[in-house]
Amino acid sequence: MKKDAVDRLTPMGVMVLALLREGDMHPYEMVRLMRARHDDRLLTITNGTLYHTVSRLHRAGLIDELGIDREGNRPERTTYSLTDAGRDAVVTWVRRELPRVDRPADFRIALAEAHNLERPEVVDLLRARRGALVDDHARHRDGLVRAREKNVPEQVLVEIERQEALLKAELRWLDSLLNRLEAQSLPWGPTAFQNSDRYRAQRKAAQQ
Amino acid sequence: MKKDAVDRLTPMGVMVLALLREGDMHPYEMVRLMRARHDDRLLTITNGTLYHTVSRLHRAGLIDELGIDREGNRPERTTYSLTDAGRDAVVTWVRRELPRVDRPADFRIALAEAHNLERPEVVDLLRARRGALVDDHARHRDGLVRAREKNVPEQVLVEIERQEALLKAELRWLDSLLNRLEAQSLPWGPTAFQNSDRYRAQRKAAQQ
DNA sequence: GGGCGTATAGTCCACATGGACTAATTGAGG
DNA sequence: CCTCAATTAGTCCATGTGGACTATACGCCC
Repeated sequence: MKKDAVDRLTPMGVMVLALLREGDMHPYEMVRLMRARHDDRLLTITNGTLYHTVSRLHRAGLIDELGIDREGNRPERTTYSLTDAGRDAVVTWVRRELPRVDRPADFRIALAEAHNLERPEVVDLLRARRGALVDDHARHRDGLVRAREKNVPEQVLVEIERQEALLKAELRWLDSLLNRLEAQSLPWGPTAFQNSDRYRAQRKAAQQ
Repeated sequence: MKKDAVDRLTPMGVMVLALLREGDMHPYEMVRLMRARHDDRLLTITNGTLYHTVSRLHRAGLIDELGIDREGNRPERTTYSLTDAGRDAVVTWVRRELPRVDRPADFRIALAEAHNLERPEVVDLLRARRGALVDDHARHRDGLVRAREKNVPEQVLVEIERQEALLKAELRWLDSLLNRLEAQSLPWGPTAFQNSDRYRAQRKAAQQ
């Protein structure tokens, strides 16, 4: 059972695919867009990783090379576009990562790209996450209880107590998000996103 | 200005150094101890990374090779011990990472190893962190405000709202921890930790 | 007592990361 | 009008990561 392309997707890979859903792009434009959108809150943006990632996605057949063009004596720009497999890969990855409670870093990416899925599916996935969070919380609680019974020094448990506090906060946030999603008070979905004039304007500004 | 050993420390490197503060050990015993203590909550424990990390620490002069011994026809075991530089490196690293609000993963390690520092210093470092968290929170808030002014679609802001919720929760947790530390209601410090019979017992069980 | 799974202790390698580097071009200041 | 900094677009390489693999020994079940 060979690991398929989606399993090998790194956070940067997902971001690249997600960007290409907005239109064909060359790598440098991706960097500018990500910087403009402060995506460096979610992952570290470095040339090395980006260009390497793009070439991996290409080898995996998730993106196509549209053509190399150059202006004057500037370095060449290779423009890429999504393949069908690439378009699927993003949503498959988000479907897998959105309910997971390990890998907090990946979840942030998945959440940021969750607008690529339709509302009902996101609601389902987040409900699954809610369940996982509750389980995790239960495990934490009796992990703490048993640790105290065994006289594990309290200083070691401090990190676990923090984790529990954050977990509770996430549960509260998640419930409020689910409410807004189900009440339709929050616009959602790929089309709503693509139609946002803000994003169209930002992309135009990022091209020259 | 060459990057020194502390800058190159990875989370796994810090864990290894911290373990060696409890006594000399061979790598495999480290794995067992970390597994027994559920340190895989903090980082992924794999043989490849561990052994590579140990040899890096050795090259950097942070640990010494005590000797290779073997029993019967079993694989050899190389036992390591901390050098003075290595002992310093842990606390230097914790001092640097404890106040930082970027790199959440590193912070969890730093917090888990903060008992290697004395109480007053930890209080200072966590106060600094508190300040950084407050700043971060302020930046988040007006980042959100300006994004809404610019009509950035609400679905994109969901991740930022989550981050803000977690940040508030961390602030509350941190305040309660600081209280307990200052009220001396929480035992603290390297000696308190080393004297814990729970930990001595666990180490003994991990040896054979 | 023969086989089979797991524990012991570690090596090896493919791939991912991120910092350093290149090289031309535009813009802004004195 | 000349220079210096920043921008544009991308390459290269040292280091780090984690999964796969090796090989012996012990336990235990039938």
